[in-house]
Amino acid sequence: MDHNDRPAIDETDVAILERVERDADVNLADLAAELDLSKSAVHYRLNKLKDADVIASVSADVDPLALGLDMVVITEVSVAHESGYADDIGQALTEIDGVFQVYYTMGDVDFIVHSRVQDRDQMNDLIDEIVTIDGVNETSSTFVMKELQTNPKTVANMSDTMIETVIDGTE
Amino acid sequence: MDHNDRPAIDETDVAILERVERDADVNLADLAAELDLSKSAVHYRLNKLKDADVIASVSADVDPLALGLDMVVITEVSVAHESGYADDIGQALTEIDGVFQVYYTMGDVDFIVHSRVQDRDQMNDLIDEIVTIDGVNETSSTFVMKELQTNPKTVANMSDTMIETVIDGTE
DNA sequence: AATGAAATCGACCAGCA
DNA sequence: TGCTGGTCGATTTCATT
Repeated sequence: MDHNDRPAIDETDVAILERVERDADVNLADLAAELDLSKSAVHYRLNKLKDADVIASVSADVDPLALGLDMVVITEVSVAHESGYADDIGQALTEIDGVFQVYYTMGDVDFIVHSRVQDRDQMNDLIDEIVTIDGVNETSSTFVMKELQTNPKTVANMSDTMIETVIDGTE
Repeated sequence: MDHNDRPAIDETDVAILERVERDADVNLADLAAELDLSKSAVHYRLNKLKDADVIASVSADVDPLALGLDMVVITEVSVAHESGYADDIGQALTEIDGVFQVYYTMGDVDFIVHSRVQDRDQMNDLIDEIVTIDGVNETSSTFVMKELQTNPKTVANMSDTMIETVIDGTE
């Protein structure tokens, strides 16, 4: 084991991860053939990656647009600084329906909240809900005109350097 | 068919979507039992949802933290307004390694870029890459201290009202 | 949309490097 | 510890009603 507690990951693991995060429905045989490995070996590694929570879950990606969720709003939230309720406020933000991402940030703004709704009414309701939270001081919302990339695939967005760091750093 | 070209979705479809976006490894028998349906009916509906691209893909969710990607940066990008290269700039932003989300927004800022890196060096390199893009005027980066929710599950974040809108609006 | 049969796939095992 | 090949059982898949 190395200095940190991350599981050891090699090139083969990265190749498997890249493939299954792109399409988890791939059969073991095909995947094994692509990697010049046996089915069992791939199976073994997949289990290990799941046990180590490198693969957190396998999920169907539901297209928001197919459900009419074509409005994305970004809301900057500032809280009253004397109040030590930052944790509570963050929690309250994540629980609002429509909110899919909450960041706690350094800087003049405390939280950045991303949400997805179907129409202006829902947008107004959502922003109202945020303002109503106890301790919230000021909000500023921005409307997203176009999502150019909404691709939270982890491996696909990594550079070669990042991948090398993973392989070298956990061996 | 209704006024728009979205596929018709009913309560059962929503229940299926909610379940498979949470865990796509569930077997048909269990899912069918939960919904009081036959396996074939669930199978039929799943195929329909995939064909209609309501389910865009099934993917393994790779934990960024397991790969050392524990730094998230949000960068606001403003472009020179006389240049009509907004599309090109947006495209260039999505192609940068580490970038996982790009929004084109209304307001004083033109693009909002989210990226994930392993260390400060990579963060600096990434911001340099953004600044180097032809037409980019000004950038402002914010460091994320904590991700409270990074859960781009679509159905899980929807309110009852939103779900009703889907069901009523596409029947 | 349900049934039941056929094909396919993933899980597991013993043995080995 | 990680890999191989093969077998068994479960699951998906499909034709038919």
